[in-house]
Parts: sequence; structure tokens; C-alpha cells
Amino acid sequence: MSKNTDELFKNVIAHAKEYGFVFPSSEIYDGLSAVYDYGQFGSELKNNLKTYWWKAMVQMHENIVGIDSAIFMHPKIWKASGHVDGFSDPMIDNKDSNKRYRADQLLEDKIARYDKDGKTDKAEALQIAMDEALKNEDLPRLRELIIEHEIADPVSGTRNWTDVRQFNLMFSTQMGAIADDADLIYLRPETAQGIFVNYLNVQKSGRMKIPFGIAQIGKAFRNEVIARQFIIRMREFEQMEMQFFVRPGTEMEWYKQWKETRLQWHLALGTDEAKYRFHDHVKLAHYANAAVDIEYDFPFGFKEVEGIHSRTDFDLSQHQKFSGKKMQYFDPELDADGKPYGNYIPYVIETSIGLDRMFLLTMINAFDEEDLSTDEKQDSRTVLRLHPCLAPVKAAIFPLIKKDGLPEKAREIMDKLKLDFNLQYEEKDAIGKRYRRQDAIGTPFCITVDHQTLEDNTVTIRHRDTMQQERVAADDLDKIIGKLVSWKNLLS
RNA sequence: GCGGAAAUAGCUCAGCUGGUAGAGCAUCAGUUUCCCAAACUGAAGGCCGCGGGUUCGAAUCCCGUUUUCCGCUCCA
Repeated sequence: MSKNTDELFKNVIAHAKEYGFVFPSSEIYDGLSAVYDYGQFGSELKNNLKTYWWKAMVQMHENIVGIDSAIFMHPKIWKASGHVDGFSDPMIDNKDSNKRYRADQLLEDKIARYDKDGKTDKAEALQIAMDEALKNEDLPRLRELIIEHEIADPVSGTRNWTDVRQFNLMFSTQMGAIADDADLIYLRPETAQGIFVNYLNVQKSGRMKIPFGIAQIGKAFRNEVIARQFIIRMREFEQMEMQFFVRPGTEMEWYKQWKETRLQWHLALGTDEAKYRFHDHVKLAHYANAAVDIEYDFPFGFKEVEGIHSRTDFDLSQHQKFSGKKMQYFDPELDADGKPYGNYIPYVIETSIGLDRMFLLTMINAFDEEDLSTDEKQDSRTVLRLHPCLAPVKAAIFPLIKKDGLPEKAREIMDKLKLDFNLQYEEKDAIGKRYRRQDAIGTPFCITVDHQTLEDNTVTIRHRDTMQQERVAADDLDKIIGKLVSWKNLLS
């Protein structure tokens, strides 16, 4: 990371806090690691990103509908999805090499070694002891076994081990008022399962025909071992996911199509194409037969913002198995032989974007420190060049000075416009200062009421990016601003 | 999790070999001002991250702890 990009990232974080976009969670209590709150402008920007995604994915597609499923779900769902078994491993660190291992794997290796050396008695005894400890989730016992059997770190060669700790990706809590009897409930680590378990409900109630999609925006929770880099990896984060159900055998066409469609969604915001790249997964997850990330060139390197996965019929098949409910779809369309495709479990293409990462990307991409120095005077401004559709505040209204009836006139204009747009009114400080303050939060337009306004009802409208002004009729403002902040600019 | 660094007003920072806190900007109340920041007057704002120790006395020295940053590690 060069000094410049490092500085940029730090400046964006500082700017985000100073201007009410992102605050560290629980800050007055020293903060809570890897949890952040969105402030007055951050939540507006975040909502606008959600709206853009929802409109592009749901409203623009007749065969995609949205849902909002609960964060709490039946614990069996996470058994079926593979999250319970796949993501709770007993881990142990070697203090000398700083390497981390799965405790059970170290023991398995030792058992294999005993077997190879013909010490089958020892191998068997250790196997039984280990299985017992794993079954009882007896972590101290696992460590004892590692010590007893003199297992050394292959890297450092030492036996200087930490305690065995359980790393579980999922947060858990209890359902029911009496903790003793309560069932263990997980906070969902992904929103996708809420879609899969409702796939039949939606398909039937909406009379959906394949191919069709179900979209959802919602919070997910992962107990990351290490969470860092601001809002890139948070313990509580928000996903925007769409699961697209297709006929088996057609999944690769759809995979390719969604890959392109999703990249276009990003590029429509005007971001430099060179900032984006696709990253194909070589090693695939257990449920996928193809996977690609859309990566953005953050100041600390290319990082995943969105994933497009071909998830096969893994999830629906698993739910069919675990719930005992048929997940199949009857496809009445005729194939090449003139026979209906009939019953099958659909294949799924998933598009999944991290809203918080998208938010950070948007902030970094918009952040600009512009040098406006002239020979006489040093000057600079900090401006967020947000797309007008995304800007938290669409316009600010200023009386040029705080007297002569200008504030009243400005208020009058504001009262009409605020029905359509999120606005700010400011009369304090010099006009230039007010312009700069709006630049810092990305407000695309500033409307100024001056003495001429009182005579002919015209105002000046000042554009954030160019700092140019034009004089327009106050009565036309709703049309002028409406056109510039319309979602049509992004969707068509 | 390991190693290194940092933490003083809302922000950026100063504060000497220990003697109980300072600037600029921002904020607030006025003054001034007809279009691009830092004009004038005044006010407010600090358990010097937290806890302990050394000392007559700690922002300053020592130990612990929390948080953040950097590297390593991890990342379905």
C-alpha cells in the first residue's frame, strides 16, 4: 500500500465520521470491535444504494420478486445448509510459529502416524479419546491429548500450544423466556437460506414460472475471527441477495448473463471500469459448480464486493432431505422431443452483494480533495462526487444574506420542494462556506435566494462538480432537480 | 491470535530531564458581508483512553488493560 492510497483510506474513514456517515459502534464505551453505526447521512446513502439495487433487480424484472424473511430461523436450516458442521472447528495456535491448526486434524495426523508405525493400540486409544472429547465438546481435553501424545508443530517443531478454542462462525442465542429449556437459535450468517426455505411459498403464491428470482435485502451476522479494515469485514453486515431459479442444464447461460448484468449495475454509477475486475474462483465451495467475484480496487487492493455463484440444486436438495418436504417444481414446457420437462429441483444462480462494502466503495470512489489554489490564495475543497441519485441530500437552500426578507423567501421555496426531495436549509456563515459544507456531504445542488429573487422569482442553482451557477425560475426547480436526481438516469 | 506503534478539546496537534493543560480550526451568541473556506468581539468546551504502582507531586516514569492502526495469520 503506497503512502498516498493509505492516506486516502484514512481520510475517507475520518471524513465518514466527521460528517455523520459512519460511527464506530458504542463509541462512548470504547467501541465494539468490528461493529459500526451509520449516521444521519450514512443511513441516507445506504438507503439510496438499497433503492437502486431493489429497483434494478425487482422492479426492472417481471420475473423477480422481493421478500423480507426473519433473521431467526429454525436451527435445522443451518444443519441442512452445512453451516453448523462446516464452521465450528476446535482451533489451537502454536505460540512459536504463530500458526493456527485445527486440533482434531493434528490428532488425526498423529493417529495416522501411529498406524503407519504399527502402533495400532495407541492409534485406536487416541481415536476413541478424541471422539469422546469432540462429542462432549471438551476443549481442554483435546489440548491434553495433544500434550500427552507429544504432538509438535510441524513448522516450529515446538510443543508450545495455546488453549483449544472453538471458532464458530455463527452467533447463537436462545429462543424462549426460560434459558434452560430454550432451543439454541442462530443469527443467520447469510440471507440466502431465508429465500430457499420460502421458495415454494413464493413460487405458489406468486404463480412464478421458471426461470424466476427472489430478492432480499437484510442483515447477516458472522463471528469473524479477525475483522478489520473498517466496514469491509463486519460482524453485523447487510447483504443484498437474489436467488435465480432455473431449469437444470441452463445454469451456465444464466450464470454468464447475471455476471454481465451485475457488472453493468456497478458501471452505471459512472465508476471507472478499470476499478473493477472479475475474479473466478478456482477452488469452489461445496455447493457451487461455478463462482466469480466482482472485485473493486480499494486503496488496500482488489477486494470482493459481490459474488455470483452457480449453487446447483444443493440447497434445495438439502432442505428437501432435512425437512422431508418436496422442493421440486413441475415444468410444463415442452422439450425438444415434445415432452414436458416435468418435475425437478431447480438449479440456482445467486447474486450476492455486500451492502456495506458497496457503501465504502461508493465513498472512496466519490471522495476528492480538490486543489483550487490561485496565485494569490491557497485553497482546496473536499467534495463527495456522489451520483445525484445516491446523494443523501439532494439540494441545499440558502438565503444569500440573513436579512431583507431573503430567509423567508428561501423558506417558502424550501417548503414546496421538500415534499419531493431531501433538502437542507442553511443561513449561517458566508455563502462560500455553506457551499463547501454541502460539497463535503455530496449535495449535488445548492439553490441561493438573492435580492433579484424578490423581484423576478429566479434563483441561482450551483452545481457541486463544476461549481458553476445558472439562474433559473424558482417555479421550475422541482422539474430541474427532479430530472437530475431521477432513477431513470441509472436504470435506463 | 502473535509482533510493532499509537491514544491530550468535536478535528489536527503542541506540552522539555516529573511541578495539577495550550494553539489553530470547528461549535455557540453577537457584529460585518450581494456568490465559493479560514474577517471582528465574546463564550463554552479536557477524570491527558481506563486501572494500578513509583513519587511530596504523574499527561510525562513503570506495570496491566481497552481501543485503533501496520505486518503476519484466518477468511464457506
